[in-house]
Amino acid sequence: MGRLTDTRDQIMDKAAELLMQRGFNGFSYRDISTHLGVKNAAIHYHFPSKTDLAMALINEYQQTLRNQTSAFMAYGGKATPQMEGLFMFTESQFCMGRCICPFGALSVDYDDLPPEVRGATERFMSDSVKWLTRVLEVGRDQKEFNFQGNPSEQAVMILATLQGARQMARIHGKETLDQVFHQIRTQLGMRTH
Amino acid sequence: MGRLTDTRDQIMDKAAELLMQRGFNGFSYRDISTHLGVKNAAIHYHFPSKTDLAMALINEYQQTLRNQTSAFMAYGGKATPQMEGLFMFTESQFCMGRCICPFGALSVDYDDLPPEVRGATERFMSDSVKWLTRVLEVGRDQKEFNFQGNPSEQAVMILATLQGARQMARIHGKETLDQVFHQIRTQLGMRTH
DNA sequence: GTCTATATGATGATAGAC
DNA sequence: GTCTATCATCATATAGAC
Repeated sequence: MGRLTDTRDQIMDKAAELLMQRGFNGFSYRDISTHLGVKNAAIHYHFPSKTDLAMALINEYQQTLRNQTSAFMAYGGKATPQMEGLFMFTESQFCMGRCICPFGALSVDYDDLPPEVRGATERFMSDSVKWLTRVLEVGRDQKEFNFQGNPSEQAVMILATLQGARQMARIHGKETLDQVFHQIRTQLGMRTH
Repeated sequence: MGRLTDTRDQIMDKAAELLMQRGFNGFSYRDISTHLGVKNAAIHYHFPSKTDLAMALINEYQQTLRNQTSAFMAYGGKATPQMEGLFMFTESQFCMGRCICPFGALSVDYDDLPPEVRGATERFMSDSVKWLTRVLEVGRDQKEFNFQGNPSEQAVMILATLQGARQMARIHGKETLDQVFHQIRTQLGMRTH
């Protein structure tokens, strides 16, 4: 399954980590190759250009998102576990050293990104907003949530908040994340048990 | 005043723009020097190392923040204009092409920053949180705002939201900013007239 | 203050041997 | 698939002339 047997998977894994730690222009092929104990050219064999690597990373994120949310998007279910899952995912990524949300990393380097990477980033973000909008709609319909304003705007705001919070947490510590989760729960009228 | 007469000021101005467009590691002395029509070494005369440049930029941001908020911090006043001023500032910066909040830019490159720059970033962010916390406290006391939870957490959340929103807006357009402003006003119980 | 010239090292990328 | 070797380009930074 996710055994990271071959070099390609190991490259993807390390590249994902580096992207979330230093941004797209903040890491090099050398960072990856020395970590794997191989040479520069070996990375280029699997991903001829850095653009190829970026595309593979973004496509993987999108696939993961779709796998994890497709059941909810198709058949619905409880909204609360979806929100709490998002919080848990955000926190666990942060604690793994994957501090910066990929959107955040890519948006800072946006000027330097090749057009195809920009397009993929945009689609990935659209998917995320659609999923969270659906979660908020379902949650409100089922009286799990109680918030003002429209679900789509609320979804955009929550994603923006989490993206910013991950960055602030890097500077001011993990408590920032917990504070923000708590505040979002309050504003959605979620029971904090 | 702000006439940008000498080279030093022009360097600072362009560097601020580049920082907010491409992040700290996303621009070089060459980008600045060619824009000013001078040579590489001229920039190094004014700012021997890039660390010096970063420190000057952050100190300038902090000074600006303090100048613009000191009256409120000392004597109080209406909270609503402070919040609306923050929104207007955020939007005008974005429209000037200064897409990314300096915090956001610096937090992505955090691993590469020299310790003194990290410290300055941290202090700058603390100042911002303190100011906004005060605004929220005053706003709630004077019945301008009506929100749940504690002002300090709310302040952290709003700053995180604006930081994330600026980055998302770069990818999904300025409407993102407007949506987020609207949502924050709603959650603070501000009259949207 | 700004210039020319240069040092030093990292970067993304390629050609060709094994 | 991975290696050695190499490339052109760019980065930050410095020395010394004007």
